[in-house]
Amino acid sequence: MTAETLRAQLLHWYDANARSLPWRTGPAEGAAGVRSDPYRVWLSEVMLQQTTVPHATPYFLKFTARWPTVSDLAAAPDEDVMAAWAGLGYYARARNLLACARAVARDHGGVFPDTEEGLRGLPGLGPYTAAAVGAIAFDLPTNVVDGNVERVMSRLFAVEQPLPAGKPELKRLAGALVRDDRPGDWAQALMDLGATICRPKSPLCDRCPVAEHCAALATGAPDSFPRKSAKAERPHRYGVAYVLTRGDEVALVRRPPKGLLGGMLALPTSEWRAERWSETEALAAAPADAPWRGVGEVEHGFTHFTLTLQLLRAEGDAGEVIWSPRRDLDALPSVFLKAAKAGLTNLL
DNA sequence: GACGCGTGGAA
DNA sequence: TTTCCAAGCGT
Repeated sequence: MTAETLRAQLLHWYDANARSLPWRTGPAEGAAGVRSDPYRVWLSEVMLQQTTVPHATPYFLKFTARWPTVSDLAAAPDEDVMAAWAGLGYYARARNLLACARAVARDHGGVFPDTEEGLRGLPGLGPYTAAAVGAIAFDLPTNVVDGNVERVMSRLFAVEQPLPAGKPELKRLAGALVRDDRPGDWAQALMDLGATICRPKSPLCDRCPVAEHCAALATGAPDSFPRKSAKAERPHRYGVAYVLTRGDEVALVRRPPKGLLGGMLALPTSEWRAERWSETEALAAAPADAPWRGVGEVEHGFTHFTLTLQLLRAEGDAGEVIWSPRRDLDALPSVFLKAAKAGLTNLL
């Protein structure tokens, strides 16, 4: 009984409170049989992996304006797509995005598969994204479980088992609420609830449409769910970044295709290690024989370590580099854009 | 199952 | 300032 009541209450809430987002078809259109473009749903879902709506939105608008269809994207050069993704982070997503677009164009006639299994077989589509595209674009009754849904389930049922070990149980609980009725809206309603009401911190329980079902609220400390295992602290690493200029141009390199910042343009750097670099060591690792001088340093936080880049600056020449005008530095990942700006500006 | 993989905004 | 984190995926 409570499951059907909960579903009706949440869907009713969604009909009145759904967020308006560039990639979303509203409930009214959905009711009229209008479904969202699978390409736009997929693109938005990939961009939103571990990424906030405000950060992803301008990228989504830029990509869809430049590449309106999956076939357009499939035909784009690698470097154009990587440059357009610069600043959004998790660059393996961009590599898989292109691989997926080309797979759809080559193996599926430019049309996204309309089954969860078919979607799951595409590069970059894991359990969440395949389920989300299936539900939102094709109205398939998939079990869409992201961080929002896990949080909502952990609170509704006051799940004591901490994450990440508790994920299977949370997924099971979510799956028990899926029906053939409005699966796309159901998935988005659950995620909107998590994003706007059932937030990680300071949940707005007094505005929650399903508060009467919430076991966590009944405990008096809903924000203590989901329980989480302690995580390891982030180590610190040091590297030297070399800002070599030739007039208005800056020397860049293309990073190896896999690993950290894989496939992206970058400043030449030394190895990154646990100890700070001495001036002698920094000069020995330089990409060119030039009149290097120290111009300070920048710090940047990655997911699993903090990096200090010691900056050396020189005017000169070098082989094996890509000369790029200063105005094109927005093709760099944030860490190198930050370092390049500091290196070009500092007059230490 | 654990780990590697970005970023910028909020508290 | 520091911490936490936001619609995960691949290995």
